[in-house]
Amino acid sequence: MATITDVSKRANVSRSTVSRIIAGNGYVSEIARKAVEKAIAELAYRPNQMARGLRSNRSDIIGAVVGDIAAPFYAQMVGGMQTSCRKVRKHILVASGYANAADESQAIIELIDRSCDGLILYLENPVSDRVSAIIAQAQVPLVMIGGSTSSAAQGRVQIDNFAGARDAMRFLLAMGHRKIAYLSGNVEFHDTRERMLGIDAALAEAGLTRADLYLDQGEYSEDFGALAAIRLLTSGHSVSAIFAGDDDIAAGALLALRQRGLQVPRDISIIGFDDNFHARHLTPSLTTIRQPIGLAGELAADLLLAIIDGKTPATTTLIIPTELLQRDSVRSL
Amino acid sequence: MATITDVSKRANVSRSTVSRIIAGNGYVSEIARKAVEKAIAELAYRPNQMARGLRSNRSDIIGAVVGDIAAPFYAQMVGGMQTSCRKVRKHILVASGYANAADESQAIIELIDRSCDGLILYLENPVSDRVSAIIAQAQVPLVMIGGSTSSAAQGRVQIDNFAGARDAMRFLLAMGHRKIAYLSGNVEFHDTRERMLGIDAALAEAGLTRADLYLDQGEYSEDFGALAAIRLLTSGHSVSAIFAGDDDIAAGALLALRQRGLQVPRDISIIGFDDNFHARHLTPSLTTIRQPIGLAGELAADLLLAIIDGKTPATTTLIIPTELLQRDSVRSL
DNA sequence: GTCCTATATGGGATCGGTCCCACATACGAT
DNA sequence: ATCGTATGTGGGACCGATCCCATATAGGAC
Repeated sequence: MATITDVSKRANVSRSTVSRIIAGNGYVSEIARKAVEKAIAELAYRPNQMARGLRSNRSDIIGAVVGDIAAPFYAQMVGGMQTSCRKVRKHILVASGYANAADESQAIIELIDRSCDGLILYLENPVSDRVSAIIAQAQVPLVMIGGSTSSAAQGRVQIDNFAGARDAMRFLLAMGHRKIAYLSGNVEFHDTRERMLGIDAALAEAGLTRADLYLDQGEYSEDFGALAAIRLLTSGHSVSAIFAGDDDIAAGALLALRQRGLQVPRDISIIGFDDNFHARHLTPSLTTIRQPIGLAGELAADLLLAIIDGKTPATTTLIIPTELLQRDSVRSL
Repeated sequence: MATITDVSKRANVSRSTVSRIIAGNGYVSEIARKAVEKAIAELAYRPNQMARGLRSNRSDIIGAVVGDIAAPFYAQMVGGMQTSCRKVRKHILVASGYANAADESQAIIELIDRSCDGLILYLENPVSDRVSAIIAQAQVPLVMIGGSTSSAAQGRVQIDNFAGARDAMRFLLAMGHRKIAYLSGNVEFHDTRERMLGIDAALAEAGLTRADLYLDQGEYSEDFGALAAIRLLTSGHSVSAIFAGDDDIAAGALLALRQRGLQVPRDISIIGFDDNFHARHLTPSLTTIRQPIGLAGELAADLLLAIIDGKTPATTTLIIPTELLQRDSVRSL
């Protein structure tokens, strides 16, 4: 590969001049510019980004830690980040945290080691003191998506889980449902806790309390949805609607109910949360709360880029609204 | 951030000694090792990867170009790559090619600029001569997934589209179907062409030809599936089974047929291709050909890593078998 | 005692850029 | 004539590692 020295020799100027022309700053004569541009084209010269990064301490790489890049949810988020980053020619180094503290810490540290200009984190666990210290020492700008927070974060992007869950519950109540089951995902997740508060709020508005709710807690998976649905049926409780912690739980519940001969929404209504890829393909198509995941990724990246450029005061928090998607799985009583 | 010089001073040794200890090669006394390890711990020293990369010409970063990281298909593939890479502590820099030649070329070049140790490409367009030259000049190891090839590729991983399509067709034929529609995705894609050949092979085995097939060509999307299904119904042709180019097309066709009052598989059978995230959630659940996407990504990464280490002869090609998943959308005549 | 080898360590060039500073020239204002 | 400012260019230190080479010491073989 040709180096900047090769270019400078071919154009009969100094390395400084070539550097100035590439960077587009400082004074440069037209003659020199033309000569250098010609040399660059002839040699097919491309600057070595490692050398540049070493000296200027900028890599034009943004590090992202998400749960698991293979999962559509996170993929959409990373896709959003990429949409923002490509405009400014930055790239994304992705690492997965696999929802456990060790991998998450590891991922953060390795991304910092690679001189990322900034980090976007979606974690399931709190950032340990050790990792916080490393982040602080490296002075790397940090934006966190979702619930888990860190004092090191200079920006936050959050989906409005509270309002989303409240709206879902309000909707069921407005449709006349009073006996409602909530099949909750992992209670240790911050998002889950916020949703619970939203449910409380909607219940309170209707003069109800959490005691009026059939509550089952497990994890965000189809298997739990199916299990919980069966548990609900055998419990003897009669509910007219199910609020599933997410669309996976909803899908699992839907299938289990159908297998037991129940029809949705005739016998029981279901509302989900996420609007993931299959929500629309279920039968009946799933009424759910849409989380704009891609948008969250995009805004997180925009925010991070602004912070890196010093354009945005740190500790900005963005709350992204959710949207109720009425489809066919909830009926009016 | 502490540098290697800081460590060497604190441990009263030279930078060379510290470097040797970190790299784990050369002679080092126990005393020196202990002192250095102590200093590293106390300073929370982490080597600067840019400096290391500049000097040693290794970044421990693998570049990946896929269609669109936001799409589950590609996300799974990247997830597979990550599974392989994390074992050897390499990271993945992802770029999306958005199925157009300009973005694909751009992505490849930018990844090379970032000194990736190797590249894994899933492209929809042939690699241009200009880009091929850049790849050759940079001498970066290259593995290509899928159909589009490049003389620069030192390894290939391919899904067996031929056998997959042949098996799907064989299955329909074995179930007694003779009047079959094939709703093809983008004909310009290499995968699409291979599938067509597989279909031809299966037809030939049954003493049929392509003329016995109802053929419609469009793109890999639900919209096309719906459109093609309607077109099929209004065409006057009567078919007993549809082979959809992928599960998206199948989903679109399924919904359109149902809206027209047809029942699947009673009135018409459907088989898809991919086994994407919603195939299982359709009603009826979709019989389809599973492509092990994640595995493809994993094997591509393994192959690339082996090539980088010089352990594998170049121009290795891996063909990954597909699998017929019998679910509920195809019935026997 | 001499030579060889294994062990241990440090010095310094090097990777390919960036960027500060010194210096040169031209030109208008005083 | 002197000064200041805008314009243009080159030299060389520097970023933080790696790694080759020189050097030193110890111990064993002869």
